[in-house]
Amino acid sequence: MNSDHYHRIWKTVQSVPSGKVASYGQIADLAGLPGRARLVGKALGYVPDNMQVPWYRILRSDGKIAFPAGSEDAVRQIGLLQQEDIVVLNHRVKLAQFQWQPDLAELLFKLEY
DNA sequence: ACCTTGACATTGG
DNA sequence: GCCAATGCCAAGG
Repeated sequence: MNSDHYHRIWKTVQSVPSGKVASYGQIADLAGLPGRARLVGKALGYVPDNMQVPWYRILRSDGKIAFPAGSEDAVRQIGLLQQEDIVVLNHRVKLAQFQWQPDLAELLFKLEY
């Protein structure tokens, strides 16, 4: 395992603003780990308690919640998204309206590696 | 080293 | 849009 990768993933997720969402693959790319979307999911399962990471803003590439519909995790995630006025219908978010578009500030963030 | 397991993504029907 | 097949890649046995 590579905790350096995990750390980069957590930091990248922290850059997703409230009210916006991103996909696992998008986070992997921005973290400098193209092709490793699955690693993002794994990293979000090991977020340190002391760190504040908006894991719930990360969705599948088609906007669907990754957890099984009806599961406790899914219900909690949907609740948190709705607190940020993100609309969740049929277990999915309309990316066209809520997907995060990294700006120049984020590009600078990326250059730090 | 081999096999299995995912909070994934893309493509084709 | 749903489903199945593939490709993918790090972790853990």
